[in-house]
Amino acid sequence: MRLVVARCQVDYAGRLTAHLPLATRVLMLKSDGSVLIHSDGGSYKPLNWMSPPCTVKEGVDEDGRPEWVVTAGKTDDTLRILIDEVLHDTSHDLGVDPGLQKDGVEKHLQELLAEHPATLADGLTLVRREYMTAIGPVDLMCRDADGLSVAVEIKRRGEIDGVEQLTRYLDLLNRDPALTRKGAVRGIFAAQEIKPQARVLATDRGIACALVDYDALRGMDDGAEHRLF
Amino acid sequence: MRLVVARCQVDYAGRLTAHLPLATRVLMLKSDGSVLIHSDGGSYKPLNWMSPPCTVKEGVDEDGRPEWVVTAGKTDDTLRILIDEVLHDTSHDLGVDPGLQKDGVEKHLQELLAEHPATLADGLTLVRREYMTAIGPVDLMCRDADGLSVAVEIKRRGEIDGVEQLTRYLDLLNRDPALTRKGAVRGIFAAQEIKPQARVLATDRGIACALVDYDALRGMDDGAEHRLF
DNA sequence: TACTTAATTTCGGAG
DNA sequence: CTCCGAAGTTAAGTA
Repeated sequence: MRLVVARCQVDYAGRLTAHLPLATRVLMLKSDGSVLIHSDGGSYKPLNWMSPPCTVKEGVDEDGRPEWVVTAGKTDDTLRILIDEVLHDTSHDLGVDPGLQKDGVEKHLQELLAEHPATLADGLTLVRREYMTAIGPVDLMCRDADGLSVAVEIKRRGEIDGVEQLTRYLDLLNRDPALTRKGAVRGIFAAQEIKPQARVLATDRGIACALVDYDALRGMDDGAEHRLF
Repeated sequence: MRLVVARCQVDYAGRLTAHLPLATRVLMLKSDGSVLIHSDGGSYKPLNWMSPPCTVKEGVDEDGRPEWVVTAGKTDDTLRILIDEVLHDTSHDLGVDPGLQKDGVEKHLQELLAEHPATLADGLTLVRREYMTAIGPVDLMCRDADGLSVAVEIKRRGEIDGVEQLTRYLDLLNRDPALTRKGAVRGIFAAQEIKPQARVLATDRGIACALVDYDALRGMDDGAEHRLF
């Protein structure tokens, strides 16, 4: 890992064309050849970058000024960094990182709802998780108190394409006589957060929306098996 | 901008829970309080981070070891960095960055197709760009040689949700007697790249697919007004 | 390897 | 300010 602070200009040509005017920035050169160009602001996304695999070649431009050219391995993406002045340049051996351990993503939400389906609608019981259909798995297939089938689509953030996805499942499921014997399959769209447009579309399609409280769900549980660390 | 290389452990609690075991990493502390934790690999995304607005507080943990606690301004997100050993620590004044100039994104694709609609289908002429409907704007509204209306949805990468979007527009447009007088409104799904699943769904819905060659389109043009720099 | 889906997505623009 | 859609999305899991 090499850290450089330099006044520089940057030009990228690849999936798009982009240009950074002359300014002072941090250049992070990783050992796999990838380069990140950061300013002192914004979020974690660099102003410009090159993803691995790629190689950095230090040379000079037509005017003899130092220029670093980063080329991608497979595509013809190119990143040109014209160096005006180097203010800092150090290298560090970091070794291999053990990586990030996560807990609390959609998969865990699905696990918890599978254990407590009644929080979605009174009397709901689980039939099967990841119920397979020809176009993909339904997150939860349940049955309500009247014995009607209920398909549940779970999202962390409920947006319009999640409703579309559930609609496709329902269209398919409602062609199955074994599921619709007592009536049409209902849909429940469950998410920690539901966007207004998604809610409108769901209502329009006769799909119920359920806001999920992750912390409350975890509280209902003994809480042991979902903690990874 | 402060650059620190340190052996550290990291714990994040907020929208999810995450943990980084002890290892050597680069900590980038920006002047807006945000913190990025990078390893020597991966792409531009840090292993862990805290987005601004947030504040860093340097203190010690219960065992007296240095610990940096980053807290978010509004939410209760917290990032704890337990410092085992500092290997490098420098600060740099970068100033404000003039920002990135881009060229070649979806907006430019739409501009070019609006100027050359016949590349999508023979005899196609433009009626209006960003044709407003109750559920949002249709990218291009055109008319074919027979005077039939054609709705065009443009994507850089054509995926299934783009086809769904165009389907919604068509459903709506086909309820408008003014547009359907000579026949139903047709749909064209135009993209630089069309995923197989999207193509299947489009065909199933009677929507035509058009692969767009950005470079060729730019070549048909005089080429001056689309170059930003 | 290719494709699909989630993401602490981030980022920009419009209402 | 929120809401919505695009992104050089990236990254992880699966067929």
